[in-house]
Amino acid sequence: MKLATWNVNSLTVRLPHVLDWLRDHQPDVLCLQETKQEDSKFPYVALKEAGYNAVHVGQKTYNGVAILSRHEMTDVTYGIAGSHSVDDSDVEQKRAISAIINGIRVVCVYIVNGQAVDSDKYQYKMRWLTALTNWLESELIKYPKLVLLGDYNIAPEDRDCHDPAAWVGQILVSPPERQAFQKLIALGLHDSFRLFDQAEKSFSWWDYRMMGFRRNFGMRIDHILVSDALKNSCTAAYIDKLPRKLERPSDHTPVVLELA
DNA sequence: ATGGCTGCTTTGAGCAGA
Repeated sequence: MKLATWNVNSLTVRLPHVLDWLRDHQPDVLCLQETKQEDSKFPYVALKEAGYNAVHVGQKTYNGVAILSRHEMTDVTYGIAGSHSVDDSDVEQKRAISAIINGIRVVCVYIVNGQAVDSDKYQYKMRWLTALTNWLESELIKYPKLVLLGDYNIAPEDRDCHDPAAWVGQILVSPPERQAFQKLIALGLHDSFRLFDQAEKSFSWWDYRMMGFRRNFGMRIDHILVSDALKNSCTAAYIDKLPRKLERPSDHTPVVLELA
């Protein structure tokens, strides 16, 4: 089973890239973030023609998450459920969607960016991460086989940042963000990318500015975490950099996990 | 050097992303 995650930075613009990637890679599951579309604009028909069922929760301009699957999806959940939700504003920010696929709980998230460590958005990011962690703790009891895929907006370690010295204390790498990532790990989740040997300076996002991609000035902020029950089933994990080289690319590129 | 791109928005300067 092949699962992937990709922040497409507007599905309206990137749909051709997504369809090409589905055709070339034939994943069982592809999680998307930043669709930036209301549900009425979501391309259900084009994806169905490509062989994929889809569930989506979106909004205009910002956020928006989707799960595409070649298999049946059940138990679809929108957002961080029930009493674990962040606050009233979370109702408006479409950042999480989940489904059961082939007996696995697939959770797709677009974690808050946070903008700057001294901002209100950063405070919201930390609250959102706490709510996500609390919710996942109960999800894992119900669904021991769980995969958490998405744009985390956190580079977990210095080796996930192109220039750690220049970024010390900044957004994406600040100690509280990294501690929040470790709290997810402490639930019994594993960073699937690090279960395998990887090239140094492997990243999933590069700034559009300053020729970031060509100079490999990037960050690894898109992740696929797997629960204990799935750890031994992982057979490969990698980043596909090719879509970042396309005309009018997303600034993120797909991250992939293969399960036996 | 706090900009640099890109996408979006009651169309055009400003926000947000990371």
